[in-house]
Amino acid sequence: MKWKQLEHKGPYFAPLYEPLPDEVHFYYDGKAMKLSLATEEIATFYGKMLDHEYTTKEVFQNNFFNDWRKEMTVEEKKIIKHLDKCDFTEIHKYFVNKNEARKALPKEEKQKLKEEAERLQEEFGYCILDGHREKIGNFKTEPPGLFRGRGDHPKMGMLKKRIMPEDVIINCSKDSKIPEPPPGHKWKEVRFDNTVTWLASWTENIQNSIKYIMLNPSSKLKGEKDWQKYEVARRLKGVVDKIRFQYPGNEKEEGETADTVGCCSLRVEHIQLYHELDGQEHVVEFDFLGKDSIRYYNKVPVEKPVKLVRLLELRRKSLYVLLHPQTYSSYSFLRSLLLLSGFLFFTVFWLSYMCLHLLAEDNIAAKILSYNRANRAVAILCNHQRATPKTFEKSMQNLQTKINAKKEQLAMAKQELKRAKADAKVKKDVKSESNVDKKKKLLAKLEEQLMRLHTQATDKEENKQVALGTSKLNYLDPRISVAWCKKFGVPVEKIYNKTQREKFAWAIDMADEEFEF
DNA sequence: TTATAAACTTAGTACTGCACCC
DNA sequence: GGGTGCAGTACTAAGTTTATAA
Repeated sequence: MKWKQLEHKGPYFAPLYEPLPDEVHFYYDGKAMKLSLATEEIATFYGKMLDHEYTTKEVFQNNFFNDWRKEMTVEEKKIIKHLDKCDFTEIHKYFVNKNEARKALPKEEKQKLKEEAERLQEEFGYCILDGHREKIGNFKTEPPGLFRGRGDHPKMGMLKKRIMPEDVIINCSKDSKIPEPPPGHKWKEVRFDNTVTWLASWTENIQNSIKYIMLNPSSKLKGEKDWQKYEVARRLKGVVDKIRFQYPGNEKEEGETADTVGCCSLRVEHIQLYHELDGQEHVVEFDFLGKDSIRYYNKVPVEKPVKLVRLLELRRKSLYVLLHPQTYSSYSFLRSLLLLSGFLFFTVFWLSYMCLHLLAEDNIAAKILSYNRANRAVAILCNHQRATPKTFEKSMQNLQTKINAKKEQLAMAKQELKRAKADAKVKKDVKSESNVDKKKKLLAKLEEQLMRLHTQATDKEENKQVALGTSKLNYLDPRISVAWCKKFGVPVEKIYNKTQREKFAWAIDMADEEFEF
């Protein structure tokens, strides 16, 4: 049982399609063509994305065109036969302008929009769960559009259909005020299932999977689950030395998703063995696409020569592991390990443990820097990558300019100090002595500032392609961070922003400086 | 016991809005 | 007061785990 009482307003539906003004045209084969409403709407999905890389990909184009044609009227279908004869540029321009116009709106208008959004959040964004008002994570249905699968996704560009109340299942408690569907509509179903945590759900048409409306991470329900997770990890720490392997993951349907792999769906082609590489002996090279089609590349030297061994029938799935020759026959050993959730063990435990050590080892002076370093080490270990920010080069240059300016200042300050010293030597009076002091202080200040800028630059460079958020939010036991803050007198606000503090309220409440993972 | 569906967590990217600068 | 850079937030895809059906 996940709750006793659950009351909410149901999802907020994406706004209906607004037809294009008459002066915005779609052209086929050079001729303006008025499209039916449904066809036009889908055309705008493509038009909006015209400057996106997606629209240059063949798979995207084909999927889009196929799905688009399915929604066309018979007449439209007769005419529109090739995507390359479609001209969406006016549509594209229209939306670019619209966007700019919105940005340029006067203050009062923007304020009005903001208030409207807040009103929506108030009305639909909260529910009552067991007497507490809790924030909902996603209270809006996903708007229609073109599917943006990541990596080499075979379904990219397919039409993601509009969700109607008739698609939505509502979950709430029987005796609560049951949400009203929008006027003229009804829900697909209303159910009263307190063994699950979701408030509403619908089936999306791309992968045929279910989407849910669920609570915000700040809620008690999610917080307790999170806590539980770390407690499991914590209990596993005593057996760390005995465990070395992941258990088999899930299989993926070929052609339905991008070809990505994990620890156990890894194929022979992803591993290269070298007797010697870059001056090191016995090197194993990994190269594959993981979750979100993020590339994992690593070269790992091992103590002894290894062989690729196929482990038969481990939960009926082939699993390739690297084993030292002595351990070829130890299937039963492996099997016993597979009872554990390898995921929990591997990630949460190991990362929390690692973070703890890194945090404890560093000196107090560079407290926050040290925290961020530990965070980064974990993120790198997990291969949490991000695209280099678009403004990276520029902001790096800006920083370099600042550094150069500071260097000049520093050089000048050195000169001045020299002069002041010479001056004091001649005059030997109080005034010139204090001048020397002043110049010394200035120099010290500038040196410190320069150092800070250098650190900043290093930090930035090292963070270029590293996404810190995921490990911070999902893998590092927040109680470790909280305890660390308390121990070293760092305000929690320095490491967790408002949202993060809300999510980790349980940990902030629970952990004192004595907490040990 | 195993296949499949449902439920729930983790993940990167796009957008938003605010602090800061000139 | 207008632009800009970036932290924070919204969004939703892509995983893993759990429940259920066969």
